[in-house]
Formats: sequence, structure tokens, C-alpha cells
Amino acid sequence: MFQDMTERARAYHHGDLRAALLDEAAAMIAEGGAASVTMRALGQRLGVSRAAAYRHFADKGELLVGVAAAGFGRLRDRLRTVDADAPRSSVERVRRMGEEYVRFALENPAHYRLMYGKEALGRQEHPELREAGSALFEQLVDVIQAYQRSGGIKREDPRALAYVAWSAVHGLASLLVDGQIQGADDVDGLIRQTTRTVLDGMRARPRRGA
Amino acid sequence: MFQDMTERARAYHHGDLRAALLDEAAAMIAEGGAASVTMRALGQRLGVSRAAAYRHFADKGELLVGVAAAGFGRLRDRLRTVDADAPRSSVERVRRMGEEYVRFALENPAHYRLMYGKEALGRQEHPELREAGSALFEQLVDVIQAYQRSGGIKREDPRALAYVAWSAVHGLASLLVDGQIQGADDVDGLIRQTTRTVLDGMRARPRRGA
DNA sequence: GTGGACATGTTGACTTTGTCAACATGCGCG
DNA sequence: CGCGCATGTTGACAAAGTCAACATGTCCAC
Repeated sequence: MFQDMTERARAYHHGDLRAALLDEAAAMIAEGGAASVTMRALGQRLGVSRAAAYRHFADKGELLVGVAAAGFGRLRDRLRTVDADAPRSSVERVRRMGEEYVRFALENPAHYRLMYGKEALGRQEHPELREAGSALFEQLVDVIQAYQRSGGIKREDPRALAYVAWSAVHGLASLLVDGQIQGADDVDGLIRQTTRTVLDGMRARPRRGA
Repeated sequence: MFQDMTERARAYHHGDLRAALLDEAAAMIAEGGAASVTMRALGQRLGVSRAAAYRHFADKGELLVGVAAAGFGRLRDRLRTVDADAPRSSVERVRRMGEEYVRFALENPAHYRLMYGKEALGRQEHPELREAGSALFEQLVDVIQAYQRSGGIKREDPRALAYVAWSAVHGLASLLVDGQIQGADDVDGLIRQTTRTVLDGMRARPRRGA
């Protein structure tokens, strides 16, 4: 009953409208920012009425959560690709992932903003979004654990270290995407410097303070 | 003509409505999030009509930019206080500032989100907001330069280092505020670990890789 | 002083947008 | 074959931002 719903939907009036809505909304976000996504405009672009989306999403918020989740999925795939692509040392793996993370944000600024924005916020209970975000984070934890095993990094809680790394790349991505960083003539350099600094700070060695 | 406008306004119908609007909007944001700020509700809370704000702000966006700028001001003051309060070593100064930064965000989540949110975004040309943000950043640059002079830190471009540090604290603050970090039983510990890691990564010492 | 100019505030109205209810339609199954 | 359900449409409404027209208080020039 449920497993063939997708089948039916695909061969229905419009085709898989649900997927089409998510795709089109993402496209609109890329073109004109999240504010340009309007139920009416969205429907028009798909040759469908304004209220059609309500057969697939409870409200606009849920639609946007879906788009955000898809964004996390795309990001995760991209990081996975770059990671598989690079059978280098553990340091390089982590660094590559971090840099690619920021690059993704720069290439999809509005989408990235949505992923961490208030639309998705408060919707944490949403399983789809929660899973998508978690999957991304676990990927980071894995790489960090591998790095730890190779001995180049502190033996602290890998999840805590992952949070630190995530904070750094997410912070940099946010500031860049929001145009807060201005004097950045060399964005790539700044990205590298950020990942390098954080990784250096994680290196295993006797701590002095605290 | 302009310098006495404030004078006049203060003794006018309502008193300094402009300032009252900014304060009340900030209060509403703290209470119910940015979405709860409505021109109508705002006016009601001040015993003023819905359109009254338009005599002081071009549109709702400009009002919110004002609130955001005020937020940067409060944050700057707070960091300044904490910094003056702590005549410790340069490391401690930077660390304290970073930790206080995150704490501010946690105490004023909605306001913090607004400061870096899309309302303020694209309004970068706005002199008020630009100045408020810059002032905050320059403060960070100053502390980092002092740290550099004391010899504990790399002699790289202080602004670049400041961006790295800013990214880390802003990223952590954002993730915490948005509830993305879940398994954080020990938030304070995570904050300390983040500042420590970044500062360690900035320590002056021969680099190995890259 | 007094009248006009200007800043400030109000009210009514319009527009956009999200959303729902009522209705229409097409597909698949008994 | 016809019923039922998923899907889509249309009309309508409410919330909210915003503007134009109007009202009013203050201050300056005369």
C-alpha cells in the first residue's frame, strides 16, 4: 500500500510531483535566494496550481526542510566522493574534506544558508533532516577516528574533536557566504589556513595550559 | 537641523520612538524569535500605530538591521569588558574573548541569529551594520596582534588569523544556537576545547606539512 | 505672538502570500 | 463496472508589509 505509492505517483497526473517540487524549489533558491520561493511561483514553474504542494508537504516549512535535507545529502555525497578520491594520508583526508565543505557552501550559498537557517531550525524533530545532518557528521567522525588511529591526533573524544572541526569549517563557510569576510583577497588561502590551524591544534603532543 | 532632531524627537509625541522601537524589537526577538516581530505587534507594544515605525525606518528590514547593529554593539561592549577585566596573559585574553563570544550567543540565541541572518545580509552596504561588525572584528585583531607581539603566536597576517579565530567561535556559536550540536553534555568543555585547539594551532613553531 | 513648514503619527486600503475548504478528476481494485 | 482514494484546482480568507492621504504637534521666521 505504501511501497507502490511512489510507483503510482510517478505515473500520475504530473509525474513525481513531490520530487519535482524539491528540485524546483532548490533551483529557485539557487537563482533568487530562499525568499524567492513562493508557493505560487513554485507551482507556476511546474505547471501546477499553488496549492498542489500541500498534497505532498504539510506546509511550506516542511517543503523547505525537504530541500535542506536534500542539501545535506548532496554535501555528504560530495565529501564522500572527495574522500574516496583521495587515498592520501589521514591528515590530507580530513583537510580535503574540510576544504571541500567550504567550497560547497561557496558554490551553493543560498542553499547552504537554508540548511542551517531558521526554516530548518526548530524542525530538529524532523527525522529526514536529522538523519541527513547526522550522516554528514558521522562521516566527519569516521575520518577523524581514522586520523586518531594513525596516531597523528589527540586521543580525545572523537565526537568532540569533530565538533571543533565542524565549527571551524561551518563558521568559515557562514562568514564567507554571508559576505562578512571582506578583505579576503585569497579565499582559498584562508580556507587552507583554517583547516591547517585546526588540524595543527589537534596534533597529539603534550599540552601546556589547562 | 539634524543635530537637534534627536532633541526634538525625545520631547515629542512618544519620546524617542526610534530607540524605543529598536529596544522593543530586540525584546520581542528575545521572547518569541525574529518571526514574532511584526510591525503591527511592535506598534501595539509601544502604544503606537502600525505604520509609526515608517517615520524612522525605511522598511522592516532597516529596523532589523538596526537591531542587529545594536546586537553587535552589545557584544562588542561585553567582550571589551571581559577583556579589560582580565589583565592576564595574551593567550588568556584571546581565549576569554572567544569563550565570552560563544556565551553571548547562547544567552541571546535569536538576537545572535538575526545578527548573522539574512535580514542583515545583503544589507552590507548599510553603514551602521558594517561599522558595528567591523568594530567587533578590529577588537579581535587587536588582541591577536598583542598576542603576536608577546611572541606566542605565528607572525602571519593578523587579520587572517583573526578570521580563523572568528570562524571557529562563530561556527561553534551557530551550531550550538541552532541546536545542531546534540551530544554536548558539556557545553562549557566544548567551548574551551575549541578555543584551546585553535590557539594551539596558531602557536608559533616550525610547521611540518604544506 | 502667530502662521506656516516640517516632523511625527494615524487610518484606510492595497498587495502579496500562506493556507484551507470545497470541489473535480483520474487511477486501481473488488 | 463503479467505488474509493490519492491527487490537483479554484475560491476565499487572514496575516503582514507598505503606501497615500490625512491629522497634529512643535518650532522658527516674521
